[in-house]
Amino acid sequence: MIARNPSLTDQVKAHLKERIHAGAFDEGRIPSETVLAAELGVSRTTIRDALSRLEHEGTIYRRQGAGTFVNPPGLRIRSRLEEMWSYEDVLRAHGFTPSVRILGIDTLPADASVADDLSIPVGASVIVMEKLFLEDAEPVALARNVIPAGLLRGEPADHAEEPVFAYLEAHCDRRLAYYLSEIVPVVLGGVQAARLGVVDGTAAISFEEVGFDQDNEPVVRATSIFRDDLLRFRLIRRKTGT
Amino acid sequence: MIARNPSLTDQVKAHLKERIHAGAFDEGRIPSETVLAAELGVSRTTIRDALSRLEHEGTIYRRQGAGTFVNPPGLRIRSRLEEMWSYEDVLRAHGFTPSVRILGIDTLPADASVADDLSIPVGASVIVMEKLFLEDAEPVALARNVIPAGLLRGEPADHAEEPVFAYLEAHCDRRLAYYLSEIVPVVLGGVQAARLGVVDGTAAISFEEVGFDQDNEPVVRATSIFRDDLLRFRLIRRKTGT
DNA sequence: CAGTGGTCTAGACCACTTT
DNA sequence: AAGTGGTCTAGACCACTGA
Repeated sequence: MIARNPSLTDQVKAHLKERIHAGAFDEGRIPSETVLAAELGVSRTTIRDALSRLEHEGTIYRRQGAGTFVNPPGLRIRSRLEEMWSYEDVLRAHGFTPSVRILGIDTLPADASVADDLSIPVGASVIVMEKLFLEDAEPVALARNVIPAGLLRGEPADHAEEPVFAYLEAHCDRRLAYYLSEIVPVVLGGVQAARLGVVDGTAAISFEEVGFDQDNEPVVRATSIFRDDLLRFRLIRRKTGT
Repeated sequence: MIARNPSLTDQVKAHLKERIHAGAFDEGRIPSETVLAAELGVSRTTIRDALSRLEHEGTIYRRQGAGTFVNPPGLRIRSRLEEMWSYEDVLRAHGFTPSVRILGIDTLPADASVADDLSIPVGASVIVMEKLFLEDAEPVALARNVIPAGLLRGEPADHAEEPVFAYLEAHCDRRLAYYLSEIVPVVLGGVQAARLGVVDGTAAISFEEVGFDQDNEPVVRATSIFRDDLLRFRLIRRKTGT
């Protein structure tokens, strides 16, 4: 419990999470912050940081004056919407062993909407990549990523089977920092329904999002559609001040 | 800048948010943490807490060694999914001045699914309340709340026009702490389509959720459906460790 | 009442960016 | 080299819970 990176807080968090999932705490009661600090040889502040994150994730809950406890309903969440990263990981978290099929890679001129989202001129070249994620032979998700061609070094097809964040790192040394996402309901039909293997008229969730890099510049515009019968998103909603 | 409650951190956060929205920072650059701490007469820790929350909300971003900056794309978010509370507030944040119509209040026996979610016996009485939220005469959202009858003190119809969290406080002195939510795509038809004023076959987002109180006990099961053409949800997705 | 979590401080050292 | 945010510490005081 001395090494840096991962940070002490992250180590404490991982350690506690492990003990929680192993059912190591009687009656779901977690030792007090003072006790944990002494036990792990770190300051109370570090313990509190770790506990705060676990609380935010829904793993535990705290009651002033009473104590800190395991939160069983929160443990049922497989993947939290605000934290999902690569779709491969999301699928793995749901117990799948996903595979990826590249449906197409094209270089096209950006239309007004894409140009605006990516802060590039209308008509500038963009790489459009369509992927299908499958579990066994069953399609689970359909994704379309649009990346400014100017960012790429190397052939668009290289690393195409990797997750978008890895693709961006390999091609342009940009690290994806966050997505700004809209949740859109759609009725599947035609090509999309066929690709996802559902009947026309099936409802699905679509994410319309823009990904930003470490310097807060837009680097990818993504649209992803999911089979609701195979993958359902969960999140925790809380009240916050201001 | 001395009073407790709201906490110093909350006051600092609100203060900075105001200055940010007023465009008070040149080039989007926010003063360093040290400067802010001196300026506002609080410790750097307090400043950092406030900045961390603003960063999490997408209002600002920070780059180690470089500084803290306003995040223009984040400012466009009207209401964040993880933070929405009463639907009235969500609608107001989108510029509406909502009204509520009670469609019905019934007392029914709980089926297996509801009983499980609310930790009550199958067949126990529950209050079922259906509400329609409108902007002018236009329906925007349809909500169905199910509350264990055993929790209520007083007539179910009392306070029915108030938001659920206020209803629960008034009737049972329970404060809603958080919702565990599932996002479900639906195709509207029949009664629901008619109530929401859309044609059969329109896609919509539905939230299936369970609300928990301050003691982490389930107190309400809710289903809410929204008109996508009038209300669209946004959120920030980030990578997190572990 | 003792013990818990909630808030806040002052200060140290580090990693990183910018000049 | 100077300045920035990132991490961590030790300690203080408060509000609240439960025996």
